[in-house]
Amino acid sequence: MATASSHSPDPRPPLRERKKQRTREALTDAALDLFTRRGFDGVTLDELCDRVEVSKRTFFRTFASKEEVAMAPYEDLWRTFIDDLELRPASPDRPVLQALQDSVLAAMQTMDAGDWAHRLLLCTQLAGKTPAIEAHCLYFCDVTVRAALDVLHRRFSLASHDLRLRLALDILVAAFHRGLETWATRPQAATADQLATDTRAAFAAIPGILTLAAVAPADHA
Amino acid sequence: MATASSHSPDPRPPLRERKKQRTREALTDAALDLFTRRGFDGVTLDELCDRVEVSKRTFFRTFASKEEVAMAPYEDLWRTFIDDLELRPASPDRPVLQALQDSVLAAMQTMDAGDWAHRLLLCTQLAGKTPAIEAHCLYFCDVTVRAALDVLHRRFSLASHDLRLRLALDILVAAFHRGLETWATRPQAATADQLATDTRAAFAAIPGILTLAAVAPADHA
DNA sequence: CAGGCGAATGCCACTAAGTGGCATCCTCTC
DNA sequence: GAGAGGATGCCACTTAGTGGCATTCGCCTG
Repeated sequence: MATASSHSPDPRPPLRERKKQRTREALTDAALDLFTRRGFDGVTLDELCDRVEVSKRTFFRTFASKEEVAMAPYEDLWRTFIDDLELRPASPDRPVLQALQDSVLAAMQTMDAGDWAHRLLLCTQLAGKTPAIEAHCLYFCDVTVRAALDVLHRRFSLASHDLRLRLALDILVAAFHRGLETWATRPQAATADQLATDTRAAFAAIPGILTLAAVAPADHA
Repeated sequence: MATASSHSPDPRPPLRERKKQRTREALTDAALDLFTRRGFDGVTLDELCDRVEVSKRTFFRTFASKEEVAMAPYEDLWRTFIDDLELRPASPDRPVLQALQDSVLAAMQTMDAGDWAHRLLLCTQLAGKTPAIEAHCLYFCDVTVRAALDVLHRRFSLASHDLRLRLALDILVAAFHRGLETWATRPQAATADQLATDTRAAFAAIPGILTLAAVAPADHA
């Protein structure tokens, strides 16, 4: 209405796309709210769709499953990560694992708009108490790791069958999950900045896994 | 029949238990067969239950989901792993990750009876081509890792919140999965021995994840 | 501005996983 | 051999997810 005269090019995506996007956001917001208040299993899709005034059929054209809508903010992060990998300048000689950590942190920075951190907090907590969501999340990570492997292979000619590379990606994801866990269970201050800090701390723990040794049982009280 | 006279103590578990066990095995065998031949989604539980002559209600008293029956041989391995952890003598000064690898290999050795390797091969291949099964498998691993963390905490007073310990378990699982993948996609000879070999190779790749560096794009053909 | 094209949506019927309740049957024990 | 209790079967039900088709809505062209 108040925006563009008829002949100036509109920088925004066409209305159809914006509508789809709005539906998508309305669904995730309503889902996070309802799931958080009454539990994932305590809310039916019929109810969610009713709330957003959308048919169930449309829901499944937007999300592949009930789990996916709950993890949308999380999945957005990893999609951004893949995008970052595509564009990141090569840094030979630098350990791949380091570069990957940079990409994760960069992706986090990109997400930092609007209320993303808060939505991520909600879906992290939901995943923590809902096996079905957690399972979906872990599978999504698996797919993402394979996608990343593909990008690395294509852009930096890293052998995609090299076990070390795949394991580096796996440990990257695992460490990020620990960072998320720390962040989400913190009593307060689950800000985007704090998430970056917690993630860095989790990454820093990686080298220690090789040398960590058991204490003899007698060594403690 | 030919086994025990009436007053000698029976070493076998009571009949009721044996029956349950037989149903369980019949279900997994039939499931692996049907799923392998016609795909996970191409077989309904009604059909599976009909084949084994068991009610669907009984199926769900034996397995928690359709996915679980397909991964039973895999899950058995990790349960054995946990048992091994419980009994394994402490080895202070030895890196925890090493000890954990020993436990996995020991568990594999224990499983080596009957046709286990073959069943594991089938369910690994199924997981590879069925997202629902893969997701279930990854979640199961997550639960197993937490259980292992608990044992390590209780037996060796390792701090269960130590990120390094958790990450060591995560990388252990990830590496095992790579070993499994190598083993299951090998053209032939998917034997228990070969699995041990492939698993060891995957474990050996772990230290390399820290130092692996990218090759400059210009460095290749 | 008319009108049509194609994408997105809504509606309806349907399949199949998973659950609760209750009657029945089987195994163990005394 | 009789009773107690666990395991099973059967039935009805909920709900996630899908396919098909009519309808609507944004977009583009004449």
